[in-house]
Amino acid sequence: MEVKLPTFESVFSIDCVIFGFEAGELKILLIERNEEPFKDWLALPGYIVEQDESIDDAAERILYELTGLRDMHMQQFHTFGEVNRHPQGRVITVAYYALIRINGQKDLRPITQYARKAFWHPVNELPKLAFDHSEIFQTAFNKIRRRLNYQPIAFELLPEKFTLTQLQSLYEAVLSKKLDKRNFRKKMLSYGFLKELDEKQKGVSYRAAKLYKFDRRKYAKIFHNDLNLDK
Amino acid sequence: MEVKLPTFESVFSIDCVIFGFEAGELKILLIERNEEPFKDWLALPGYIVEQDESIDDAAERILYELTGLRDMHMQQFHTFGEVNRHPQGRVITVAYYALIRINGQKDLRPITQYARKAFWHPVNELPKLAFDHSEIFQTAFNKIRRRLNYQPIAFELLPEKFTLTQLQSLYEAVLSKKLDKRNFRKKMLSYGFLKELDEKQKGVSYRAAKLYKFDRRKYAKIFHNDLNLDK
DNA sequence: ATTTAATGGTGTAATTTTCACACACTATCT
DNA sequence: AGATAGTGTGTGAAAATTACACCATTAAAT
Repeated sequence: MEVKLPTFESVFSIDCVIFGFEAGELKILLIERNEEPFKDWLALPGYIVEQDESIDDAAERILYELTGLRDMHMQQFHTFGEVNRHPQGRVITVAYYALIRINGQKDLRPITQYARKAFWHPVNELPKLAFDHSEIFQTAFNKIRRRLNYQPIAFELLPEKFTLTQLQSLYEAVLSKKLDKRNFRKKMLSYGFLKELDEKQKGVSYRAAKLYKFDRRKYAKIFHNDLNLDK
Repeated sequence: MEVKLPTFESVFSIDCVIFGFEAGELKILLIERNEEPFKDWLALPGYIVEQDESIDDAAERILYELTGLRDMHMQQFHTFGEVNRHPQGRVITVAYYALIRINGQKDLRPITQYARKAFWHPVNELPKLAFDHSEIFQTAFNKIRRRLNYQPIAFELLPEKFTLTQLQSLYEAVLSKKLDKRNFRKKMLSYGFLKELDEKQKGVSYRAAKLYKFDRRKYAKIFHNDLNLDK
């Protein structure tokens, strides 16, 4: 492939903000860096894009190499391009987020030596992160808080079968405010995209709650038709 | 500055989708290319980011060089990173949009030879554009249609003083649907961020309408407080 | 002076959505 | 048998949304 374009030595990278929900708390995935700069700091999983991969593919690969997680279906949300973001040169970073079920994915094992380990950390009380990663996290968090209200992202964080109380506590954690139980249930059920199962919760020492599933087909029928323009 | 990062020859560029509103139609700014590839094609204004400028600064500079427009306050909205977007090599592009008042900015004069000319074109009936610019446009258009409902972007497209009918026809053009006049007015005025002026429209051959101004301070007071999370 | 064409400007009732609010039921544990 | 902890349900008030039609004003044309 002939390259005739004016260029400068530039580096593209990807950073990933991976949200999970566990024990009533919203968490994100962090790595402990094993390389300079910011050696030993905590950081978002991120690395450099290769020449022959799209940025979407790069995001999947990089997340896998740093955490062992695959096929996370990430969404690009912002690109950070200030001149002095990186102490060693000009780096422009496309940031992605994903929402995943923590319980389904227990083994976090970095494949490269670049990360010493990967682990979940609650989004409240986050420490200072390497580079401008605190800002990147904050931008991601704002995005998903907005999107929670008009996109079915909550269900990506919950197990496939969940109770309405779990769903509500997820909303409360993300929005950081209390919601009314009766109104919440009424509204969620009124949408018609939750499928009530015959099963109940197990292993709880109190009355077991009904389990529900998110019905993606019905959701698409109800909302994707009118392109979501109205709400 | 020492550069120790692994790199590959990569190119960053910016493309701009500049919306304007004129004669009841939504338009965007296109250039006629004067260079290969896609010589003589219509394209979005766009060019390559320099090493010592942030991507936001680059967007302002590039738009200026290709169209003569300055200080447009653009918003980044998506980054396009497929491997084969550009026939001459790997190019990753951060796309920006802006909404501007066409009438205030009549003189479109490309500064560089790279664009033969720049002009406004209605968004309906757009021709095929160079590169993947049709897709970039479509993504931008979808974004602003969503945002129209929860951000005060309409006022950036109108002259400083405008009538409610102009405002409504802008909404109708962007959303491509008819709205009810009474309900529209009632709702807009109920927000409380439109300031009624003592002036009236001039030079029309029918009853002159009252002019209004968008009051940014009041808007901020009303909406920015609660971070816009609810709507 | 009158007519015409074009747009400005206004109110009400029905419907839907949102919000606030409290208690009885069920399963388990001791 | 009682304590505990969470499940599950309904109603009324207030607010927001929707549907809907006519007269007023102005400049231009006759």
